[in-house]
Amino acid sequence: MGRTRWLSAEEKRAWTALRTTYARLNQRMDQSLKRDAGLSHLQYEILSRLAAAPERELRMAELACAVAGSKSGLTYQIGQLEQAGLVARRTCPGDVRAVYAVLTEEGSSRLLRAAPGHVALVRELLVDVLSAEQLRALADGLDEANRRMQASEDCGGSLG
Amino acid sequence: MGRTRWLSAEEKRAWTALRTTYARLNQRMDQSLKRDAGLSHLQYEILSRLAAAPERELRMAELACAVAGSKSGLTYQIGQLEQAGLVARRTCPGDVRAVYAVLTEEGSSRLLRAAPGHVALVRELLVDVLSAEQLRALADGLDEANRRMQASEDCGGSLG
DNA sequence: AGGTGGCGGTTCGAATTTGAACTGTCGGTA
DNA sequence: TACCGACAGTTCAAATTCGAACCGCCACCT
Repeated sequence: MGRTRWLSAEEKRAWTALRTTYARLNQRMDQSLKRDAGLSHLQYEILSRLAAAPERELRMAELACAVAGSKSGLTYQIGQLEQAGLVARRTCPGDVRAVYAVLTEEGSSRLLRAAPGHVALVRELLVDVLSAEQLRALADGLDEANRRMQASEDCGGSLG
Repeated sequence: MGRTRWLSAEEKRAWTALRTTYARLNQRMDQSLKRDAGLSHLQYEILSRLAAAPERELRMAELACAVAGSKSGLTYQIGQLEQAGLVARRTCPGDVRAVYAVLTEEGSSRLLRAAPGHVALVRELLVDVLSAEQLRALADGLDEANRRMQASEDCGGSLG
């Protein structure tokens, strides 16, 4: 291994912007969602994924992979959402080990209630701030980075 | 307020990519840093900020603003770093309330030790994955979003 | 001087997150 | 059939994070 290739000013700026901007965005979303709908940003995200899934249900592992938290963290959050009646657990007939999280009717309506405000904030703080080219470059670049990370770990390993 | 302007597929892709990619990146950095240098990603970031600051010191509030955590969270982390001998607290002669966090010699050498591996990972997972244009678009766009958020809260308020 | 509002940090308890066992089950193999 | 390693989720304790309440102190105003 050769000498370290340090980051150029531009590269450092990109990386720093990614970190701090995401952190701030996340914080704002979290506050807004909690205030308006009583959901954390993570919970909103979980409900959102479920709503988009066929049958409105996903395996725990898929969900954990999608939101990129730890397995035990997801168990906790699904527990919370289940207590709140927004999600139900269902076991798979074919494989006793598997557990599906299913979006309930109440979960669905809560999501619908929260969505407009959340989307408006995403627009205000991010989407409408970027030019079309910036938006596409961001989507393309980060998607690619994401794909590579998934490929190199197959969404297992660090998620356990 | 009119009807909600939902996100287009492209917009949703950008936002989702930002969230999941950042989450994954953060997770990887964290693991790598903990394994190689016994530092969390956040701690690395704090040390890094201090190293770049004049006199290698910053006010608690500045630091909290920079890393975008809560005030109490920073108090905790500086406590940890202080116990580890990587950072020292110093009070300001002019204003007794103010506290400076100062990078110690040991903190500096620990940072130097951790940096090459960390930078290599930032390159591998992000910087070297993006084209020059993507990198610049990302830096410009997110910087702008970040500036606007700071402007609208002046880095106080939600940080307390 | 005396009073008052706000700032800078810390403390506290509650909520969340993590990683390392652990449980029960599946799939392939002898 | 009986076994063995791997897998899906959960449980548990420890670490981190958050928000709200708090403390002392500064700046300003009278």
